[in-house]
Amino acid sequence: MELVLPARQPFSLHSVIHSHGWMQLAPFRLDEDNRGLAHTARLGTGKVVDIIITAAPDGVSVQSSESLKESEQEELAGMVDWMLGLDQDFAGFYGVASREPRLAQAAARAQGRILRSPTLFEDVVKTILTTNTLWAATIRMNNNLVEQFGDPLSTDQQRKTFPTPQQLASVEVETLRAQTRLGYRSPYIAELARRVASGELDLEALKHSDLPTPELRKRLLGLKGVGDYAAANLLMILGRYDAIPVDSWALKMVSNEWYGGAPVGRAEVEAAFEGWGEWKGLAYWLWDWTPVNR
DNA sequence: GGTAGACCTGGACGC
DNA sequence: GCGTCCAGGTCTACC
Repeated sequence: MELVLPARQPFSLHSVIHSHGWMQLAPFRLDEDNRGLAHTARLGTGKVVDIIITAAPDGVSVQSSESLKESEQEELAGMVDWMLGLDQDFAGFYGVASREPRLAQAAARAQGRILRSPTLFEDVVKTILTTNTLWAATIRMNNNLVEQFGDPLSTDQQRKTFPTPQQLASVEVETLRAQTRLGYRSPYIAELARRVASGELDLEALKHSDLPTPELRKRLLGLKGVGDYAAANLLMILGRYDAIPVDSWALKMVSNEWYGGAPVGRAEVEAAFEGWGEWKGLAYWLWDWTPVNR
C-alpha cells in the first residue's frame, strides 16, 4: 500500500537522505533501485513493516510491505513525518546563508533537514555508538544490535527492526558486550534501555519539548555516554541548531579553513561559527569545506 | 572548572 | 601469526 505525504517547500528527499551517515545505519538502507530510502519499522501494534520512501510531487511517497489499518497508516505517516522533518521551516536560515558563499547552495539544495530515526531512543543509542570509534565500527556495532535483538520482517528474516528499549533492557550487560562488541558502551546502552523501558525516562517527550536549548542539553548530558559532542549531535537531530558537535573532524576542518592547519581546540570551532547565533550548528553542518586558494 | 588517565575495539604496521 | 601502536569521545578521580 502507498501513502503520499506533503512536505513544506523547498524539500529534497536526496538532501535528507544524505544529510549525515544515518542512512548507512540499519535498519535504514538505500532502496535497491537507488530511488529512495528504505527502512524496517515496528508499529505500536507490534507489526513489522518494510517501507520504501521515494520522492513525489511536493513531498514523498511511502510504500509499505504490509496492508495497514487506518490507525496504523496514521502512525506510519507520523513516523515518516518525524524521520524526514517534512514540516520543518528553514526560511530564516536560508535568508542569512544566502550572504555566505560557503552556504550559498543550501536553499537551492533544500538542505537543513537531518535524517532521524523513528524514536529518539534509537538516535541516542546510535549517537553513543559514534563516539570514540571509527565510522566502520559504528556501522558494525549498530548492525550487531539490529541483527541480534531486532524483530524480523515476516516475509524476509534478513530485514529486522532496531531493538526496542524493552528488548535491550532484558539483555544482560555481558551478553550485550559479547554479542555486539559495544565495549565499554555496553553498560551505557543497557542503563539507557532499562530507564526508558521502566518509564523512569521519557526520551520521546523531548522530541517536541519546549525546554530552552541549554536545559535540553543538560537533560541529554545526564545520559551516561552522552558528552558534549553527542549532546550537540542530538540537539541538531531535535532541530536545535545553536550547538556544534565538535569532534576530531570538526577540529581538522576548522584548522584547515582558518588556522593554516595549526592545531585548534573546541574554543576555535565555537568562535568560527559564533556569528551564526541560533543557526551556528547548521552553518557548521552545511559548510562547504572544499579547499580554496586564499 | 580544568586536566590526566582509563575505557574498548579493530585496523595498521613491524617483526 | 603475534605484539604494539593508534584513533575515536566520555567518564571519573583528582587538583
